[in-house]
Amino acid sequence: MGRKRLQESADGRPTVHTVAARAGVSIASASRVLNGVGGSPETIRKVREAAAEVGYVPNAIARSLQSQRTGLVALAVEDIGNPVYVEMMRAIESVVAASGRQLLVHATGGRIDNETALLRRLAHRYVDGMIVSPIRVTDDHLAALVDSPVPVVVVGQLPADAPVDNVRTDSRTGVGLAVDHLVAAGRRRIGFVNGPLDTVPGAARDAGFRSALARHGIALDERLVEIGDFRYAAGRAAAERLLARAEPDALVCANDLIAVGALHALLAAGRRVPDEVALVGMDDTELAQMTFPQLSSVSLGSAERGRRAAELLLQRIADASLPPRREQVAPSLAVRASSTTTPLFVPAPAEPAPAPRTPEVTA
Amino acid sequence: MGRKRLQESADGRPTVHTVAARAGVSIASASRVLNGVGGSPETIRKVREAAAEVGYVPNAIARSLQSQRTGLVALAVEDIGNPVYVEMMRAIESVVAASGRQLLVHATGGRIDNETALLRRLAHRYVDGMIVSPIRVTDDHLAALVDSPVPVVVVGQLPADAPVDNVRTDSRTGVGLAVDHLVAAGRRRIGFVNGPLDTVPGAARDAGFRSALARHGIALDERLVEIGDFRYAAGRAAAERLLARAEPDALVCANDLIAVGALHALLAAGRRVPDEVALVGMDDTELAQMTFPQLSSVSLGSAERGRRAAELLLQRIADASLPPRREQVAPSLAVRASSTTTPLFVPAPAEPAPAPRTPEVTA
DNA sequence: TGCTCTGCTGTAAACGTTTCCGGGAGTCTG
DNA sequence: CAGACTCCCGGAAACGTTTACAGCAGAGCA
Repeated sequence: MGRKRLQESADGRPTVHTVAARAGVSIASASRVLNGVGGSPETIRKVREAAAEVGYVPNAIARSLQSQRTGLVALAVEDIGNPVYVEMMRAIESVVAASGRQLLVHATGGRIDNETALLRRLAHRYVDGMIVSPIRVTDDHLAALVDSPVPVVVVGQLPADAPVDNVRTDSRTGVGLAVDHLVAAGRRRIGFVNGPLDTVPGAARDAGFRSALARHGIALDERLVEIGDFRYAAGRAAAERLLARAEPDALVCANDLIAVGALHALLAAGRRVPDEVALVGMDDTELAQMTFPQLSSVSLGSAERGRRAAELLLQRIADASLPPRREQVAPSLAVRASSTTTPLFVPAPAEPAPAPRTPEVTA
Repeated sequence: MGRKRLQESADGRPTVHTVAARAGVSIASASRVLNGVGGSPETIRKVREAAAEVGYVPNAIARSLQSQRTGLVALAVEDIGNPVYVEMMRAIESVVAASGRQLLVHATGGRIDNETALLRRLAHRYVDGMIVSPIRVTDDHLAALVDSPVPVVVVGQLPADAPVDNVRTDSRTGVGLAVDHLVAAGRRRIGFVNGPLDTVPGAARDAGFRSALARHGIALDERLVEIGDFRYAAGRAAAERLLARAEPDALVCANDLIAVGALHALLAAGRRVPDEVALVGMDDTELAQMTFPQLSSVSLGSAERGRRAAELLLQRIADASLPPRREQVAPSLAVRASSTTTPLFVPAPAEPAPAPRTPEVTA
């Protein structure tokens, strides 16, 4: 009985003790063989055999306690249904996997307490580090970030003096690119469908929109500005409200999900896109190329930001004494059919029938 | 020196020893107070103060080693960019969160070795259990599932005798629903855009399509069947190939991403949807309602499957001795504008203009 | 043959926590 | 006032692993 307790774990699974006893060696030797370091040929054989016989699988928790590392990295984002995070995640994944670690994703649902709780719980050593992309940042939250027990990298805006590794973009300028493009195309009644103003990206985009209009000397008609959240349904509803009271000749949307919502609001209202209303989204996700007509969109370099964040994180894991760093990714505009009267979209050659140059969305 | 080593962790962070020493109590008392069990008012005060002063945060790894549980549950899916998994994930998340645990998501990218490696690594006790939705199942894989060290629930088809908790749907029948619907609407040249046949869902859908046509006495024209993978781009390309050589009056697609790809292939080729070609997707994700026209789609109850899988998992975590269980969720068809000549799609009331009762999809 | 050096091996300590158990102080009851 | 009972406390043993250290056998060399 006593021997049994010593040799297998509480739930009856074999431990290194079980293997060692069965192989007739000490646990030290067993551990060494299992880790592929040292051991005579004979010992190696015996331990390997014993391990296979009992179906030994190491307990990663115990190993982590000893080695002080788990080999796991976490990514916390607000809405995993937003393709921008999918792209970011893929970029992070490839960097993290290359370092022999695994990536875990956690969706916070935008509930800030959730996110803070995550930091307080998950970061208590379950992971070697984490990447967070918060859309709201409170003082509390910031405090949790600053004295996190594990390295943290933030993707997104942060107060200038926050001593936290940070990869950001300039979405203010990004919105400006969209407005510049539309103004250059002759649009003047430019509307804006945004997410909540109490979020960091929402506020930045709002500021960007206003300053861009001012720069062009266009007076802002408040009826052309509408707010929902950052998802499809709210974007569509917001666009519908906007269309019910104003006649824009262009719409800038705070992200691609909103833009798709706006596109459908426009189509349902019988507006032709881009002829009557031009449309520009933001984030330039794969979704932008999945609409018809395809969506012009401001790229905020989400994959690039993800890649850089992952690299910063790995560096910090390797050397905790690094000073806090900050990197910036410049926005750029991808012009597609939704905002050009001579669309760039070329239908794939399908039938011998003369492919129409103008998309048929509203045919 | 020796005292220091005893009181704080290797990287200099406070441990329960630090707190205990500072409060002048034993580590047992400190631990009890920290866990909110027992302790005199005076002890509680001292420990709380000491903990706050040194900024103590418990090491979850050490706690897990002792308690044999981590409070984490993992979900492994192939492609996190597929909205069907997003819906499943949301459903799982809410069940898991209600039990006080956290959900971690891992994208396997469909690489089967990756998935097996995940089981072998992550499941080595980093999580209390995991939900896996594999699209390919090899013997190796199955073996790893069966003797996983932690409870596993599989979402998807599995060999009948596999002793693993399993939540499945009947996508064969699901495809049948789509075909029935199209046949009833008078369509006869029904095409099919599928994913790879060496995947479990791909094979099931293929079988479902063939048997449904046979049931209706329609001879299958192989030129109307095309295969890509389960994502948008491949779906679009596959649909383009199909359209280049055949003239379907309807298309069934193996999932919604493929369907959106097919929709754009159709629009780009100048086909009117649904007038000339009706379209039915599969999974009934939110994406189906984000297209224009909105997409008819066969629901495979992904949220329901996720919910049930989470419940099975929690039950098994609570009682490992339960016999393997198997649950099934019935498919159903959501009919929308993409497959009905008198579309169900009603534009949201936007302008005072008399809202047309017949939607403008094809106006 | 005697010495050093090399290469394995086993003992035991650590990682940071929870928890069993025994002891001591205080309170209530008879 | 004695005894039983309650409550709180501290020591120490777990949880399963890695690893520093010391011992020991054998090989090579003088």
